[in-house]
Amino acid sequence: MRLLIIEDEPGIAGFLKDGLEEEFFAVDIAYDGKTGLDLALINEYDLLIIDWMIPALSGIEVCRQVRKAGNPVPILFLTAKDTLEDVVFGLDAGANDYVKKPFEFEELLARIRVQLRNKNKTDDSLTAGLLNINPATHQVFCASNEIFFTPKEFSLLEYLIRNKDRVCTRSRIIEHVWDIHFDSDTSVIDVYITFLRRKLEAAGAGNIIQTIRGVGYIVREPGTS
Amino acid sequence: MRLLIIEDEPGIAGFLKDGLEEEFFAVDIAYDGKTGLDLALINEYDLLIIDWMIPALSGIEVCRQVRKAGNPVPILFLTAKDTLEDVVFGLDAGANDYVKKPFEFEELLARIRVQLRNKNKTDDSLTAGLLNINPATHQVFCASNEIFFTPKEFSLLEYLIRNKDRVCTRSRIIEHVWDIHFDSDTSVIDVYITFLRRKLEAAGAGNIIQTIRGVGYIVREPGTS
DNA sequence: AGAAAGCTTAAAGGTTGCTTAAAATTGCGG
DNA sequence: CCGCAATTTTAAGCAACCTTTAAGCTTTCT
Repeated sequence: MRLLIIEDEPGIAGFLKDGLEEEFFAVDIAYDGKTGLDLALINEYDLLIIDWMIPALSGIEVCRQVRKAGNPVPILFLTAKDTLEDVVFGLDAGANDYVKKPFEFEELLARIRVQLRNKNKTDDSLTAGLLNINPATHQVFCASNEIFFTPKEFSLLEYLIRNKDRVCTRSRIIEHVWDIHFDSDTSVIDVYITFLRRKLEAAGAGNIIQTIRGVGYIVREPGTS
Repeated sequence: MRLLIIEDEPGIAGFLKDGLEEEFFAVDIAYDGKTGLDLALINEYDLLIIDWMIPALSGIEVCRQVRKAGNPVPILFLTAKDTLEDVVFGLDAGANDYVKKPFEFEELLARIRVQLRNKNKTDDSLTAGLLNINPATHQVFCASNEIFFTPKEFSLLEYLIRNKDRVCTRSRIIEHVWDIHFDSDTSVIDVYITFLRRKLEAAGAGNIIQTIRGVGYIVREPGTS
């Protein structure tokens, strides 16, 4: 999961980055609106966190531009202004939620989770067949037996299962799991797919990762034809 | 747009109903959790507005039950409690947003609009008869059965169906699908048309690709003369 | 009937993905 | 700060599959 924070105060930005990285998000920071907008348009983020008052281009304007470009990424506003007009204005400009400063980190986290949940339609905990995946604790169980995965392995498996029953293209995988945003001829994905399959097979989960040649991979929920 | 309000205080419920009907929503009211849950499961609402403290079944419990039934309808909580735990708890239970009482009607309305905005997004998949083609995921379904195509096969099928009800000449096909910009006497197209027809026939889609001798091919939408 | 166009099949060769091993990097404890 | 162990990445050989070619067969039109 990849987030972009657009916030000019280094203190707040750093605090957020540290906290969110502890929660296993990949976090980028932009210190002004223009840089932020460029990053948001070039890269594929899962969520944008934007401060209302930032230099170069206001938060609301960044929001509008992102929407104008047809990008449906969830946007969460941070704002010290708490008058009603501002809230309405922000939400109507295309924001999905807002948090008033000063905020508590836990609430921000909860609201981030809501936005990301909407993105990946799976509301419940992540499961696929016998597998049960807990993103909060980085644990994976196969019918009560725990399987141990390294961070990258886990990240790849999580991405595949969040997109269960949908094809994950190689370029999307490399973007979301490896944060690589240019074409490259690496074969890391192949290697990690092999790792995952080996561990899953050994744990009795079967081969749930299917290859779509020339495109990518898909994890299917058994029983879904 | 159809909304359900689950709220036990008739004053608030009535005020909301009137206000929302003025905004052209169709509004139902349930005065306790149990009735509300039944209504939510029986009918198809575009949004639920649920008070936290209601008789018979708590708001949070209604929320959980709705999600457990696999219903992804947006849920917006109304609550007087504004402690941090409650916010986190409510959002994690499957709610999409949260408004603290006393709230201003304008803000509620803005938040409702945000939730409903997602409803209007159109799926950009292509269809022809029973076929449904999703270019984003490279998947093809024939009435819920997935058909697998190789990259070139997919590309050709996509081109034909994007140009549904129009004749696709051989030279245009070779230009768009194969990137060949000079005349050539290859017979790849014939071969791939055979591949497509075989897979489509096997999946029960019938022979939807018609040959126009001397010109090219056409896919017709059934029912169009 | 003959010719032109399209269909089908099989086999060559090209590309992609899988696997393995080793090198590079990271993270942790001393 | 350094060394060791675990993780991640690179690279190469191999296998599987996809694409293309080409040849023979069928259909359609004159």
